[in-house]
Amino acid sequence: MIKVLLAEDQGMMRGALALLLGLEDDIEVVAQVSDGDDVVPAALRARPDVALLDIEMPGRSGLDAAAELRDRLPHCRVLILTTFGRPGYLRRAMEAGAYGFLVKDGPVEELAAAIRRVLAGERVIDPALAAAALSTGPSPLTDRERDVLAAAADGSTVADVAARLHLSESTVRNYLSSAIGKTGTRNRIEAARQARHNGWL
Amino acid sequence: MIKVLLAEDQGMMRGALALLLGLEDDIEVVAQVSDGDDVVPAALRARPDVALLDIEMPGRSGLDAAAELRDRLPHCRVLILTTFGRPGYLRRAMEAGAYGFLVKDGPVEELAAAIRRVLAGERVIDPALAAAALSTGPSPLTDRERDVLAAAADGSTVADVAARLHLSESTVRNYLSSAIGKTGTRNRIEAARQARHNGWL
DNA sequence: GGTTGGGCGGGACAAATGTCACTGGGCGCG
DNA sequence: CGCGCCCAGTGACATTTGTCCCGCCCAACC
Repeated sequence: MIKVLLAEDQGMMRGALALLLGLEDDIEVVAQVSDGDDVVPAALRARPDVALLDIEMPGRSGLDAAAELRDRLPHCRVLILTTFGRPGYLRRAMEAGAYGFLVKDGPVEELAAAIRRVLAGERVIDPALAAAALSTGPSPLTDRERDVLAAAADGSTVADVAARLHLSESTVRNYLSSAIGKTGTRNRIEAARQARHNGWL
Repeated sequence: MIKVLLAEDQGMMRGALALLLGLEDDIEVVAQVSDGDDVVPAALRARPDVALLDIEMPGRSGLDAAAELRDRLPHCRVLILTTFGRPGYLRRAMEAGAYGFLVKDGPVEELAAAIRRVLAGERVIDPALAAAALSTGPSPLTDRERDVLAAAADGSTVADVAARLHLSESTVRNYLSSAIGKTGTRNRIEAARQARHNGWL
């Protein structure tokens, strides 16, 4: 019996997946959480063989949770399941020690199959997505550029960002300018969109 | 047997829901589509009793599809199922003749129950959401303000928007300014976020 | 028939934004 | 050690953006 932990914030999706996986006779959902911060505690309690993690969740992201799981529960295989096949997400998932990366676009049948393959030690990655991740390359943004861009993406002014990050306004402007340059865009909005699209935020 | 049409672009979600509804012994999924433009043709072919529509889809939105379904297939009850409980979405769903409005956050059990209740002529709406929709009020934006804001939301410059909408730059600026004023925000980015959050776009 | 309100545009102006050049400090690396 | 890179900041500057005037046309409505 394969013990699975399911982390997904959308109630209906989580319920449906749990029900679905429960129908497989070699799979058992031993824990369900809807918050990224609950992943590790729940895993320590339930000791799953496979952790199925969404990336976008309240609390910490599935990627962060994956990294912590690798350290705290090494035998547990992590399978990332996400809405967005962003190149940077895949890259970060691999760096966090994930064994598989599925997008929610695919057919449901893939899911149980992926769980079995991951448990067998195989890596499960959409080839097209892997190619995109390699061709896009790693993020060209430095840590601070990423921070500043992320902080400015919601419509905050330069002054807001400067205050939030304890930087001077000039510095913030410089980082934004350089991020805009590196993303090949024309302003902070496009830069943020681009970075988000590539999973660089 | 209740015949259901399922419109949802995310493959895994659609598959899971279809499987789930298929388990109910009085429900049968007679059509599945992943594109908003396919809803009406599929409905005309399959003649469902209930149409379960996502809002955000490729092609036309679930709200537009709902409006057309009401005209073309009046006996078919529309149930909107969406990720985002935006007040404006609910309002527009009601105007489009929907009988129910569910958010994907809720438990799966709600779904089958909602389908049966909608078919019985009941309205299914989350009370908290209804209250929010009423307290937020209808969109204060005029049609043009909405168009301009939507066109500017992706990082386009004023010149871009003016060219795309065949307006002068002054006009675009004026509309943006007035949209910013009406949303009580400080710039176009916040205005767009706010409008999107309320379902005004 | 007059008034109102929306669509459309112009001009002027202050503020925010993006760019550039230049200065340092720290840190890793050949 | 020198070199490059990232971090942090400064000052100046052109451009863009947001605001507040103003005007005209047209349709709806009292």
